[in-house]
Amino acid sequence: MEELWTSDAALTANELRDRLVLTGSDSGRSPATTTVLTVLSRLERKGFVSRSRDQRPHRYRALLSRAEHTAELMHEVLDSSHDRAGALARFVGTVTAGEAQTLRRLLDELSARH
Amino acid sequence: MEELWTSDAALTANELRDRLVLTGSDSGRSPATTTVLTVLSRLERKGFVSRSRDQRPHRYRALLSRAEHTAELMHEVLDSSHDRAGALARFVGTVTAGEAQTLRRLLDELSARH
DNA sequence: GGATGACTTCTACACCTCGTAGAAGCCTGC
DNA sequence: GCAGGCTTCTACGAGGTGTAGAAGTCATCC
Repeated sequence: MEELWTSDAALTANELRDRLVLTGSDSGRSPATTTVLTVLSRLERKGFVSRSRDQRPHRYRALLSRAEHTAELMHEVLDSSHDRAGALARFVGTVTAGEAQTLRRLLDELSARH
Repeated sequence: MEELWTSDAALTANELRDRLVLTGSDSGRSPATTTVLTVLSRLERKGFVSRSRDQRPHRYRALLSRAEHTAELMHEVLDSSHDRAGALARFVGTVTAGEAQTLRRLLDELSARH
């Protein structure tokens, strides 16, 4: 469902439908336009998507990029923990060496920006 | 549902039930034992809980601590991203100063252990 | 100024998970 | 052998998600 946002920027329902391909038994066909609209409405209700109602073929845009959304989810998970520090420790303890490197660099940049 | 693991170590269904208190409209009563068992069975099926079937009142134990579980979830979220570095960057960019501190310390400990 | 066709909303269904629990089956000690 | 506790089976309602048909709206073209 969220995978609609591999293609970023504001799209109409039909443009989006053409970009989508159903997986599974139904070979490679696209979903019905109404399906896309239903999903978009639900996403809008949940605040994941904005829609411009002024132009007639409404245009939809993701409010958060995929990366931002992922980060958001990670924070939610972390917030649901009663032991943030403990959870963070477990998390850091299981990242790959490369990712530890990335984290270190990010933290350095963060403090460089104050 | 997961909150069963505030009380850690192996418990029987009834011990667990006594530790639980329903929230919401039904004042402070405990759920039925069968409810607890159903939930435990489902958790076992999903691999979150182990059960010792040899003793008769079966005993259940969490396979992961709460913190480990949270870290696990964070990794899953991160893995679902197609841009791990980007997601990590957004994540780090929005932690509190204190948490940045914690992260730095954790990374230092990590590299100290090689 | 009404018809046509595109676009949107409404409604719906099937399936899943989760919280809850009654009913029925099983096992062990007396 | 059976009573009572323990476990499994079955079930229901609520809420989320993927899917889409039917019905409504709206601008445009003749």
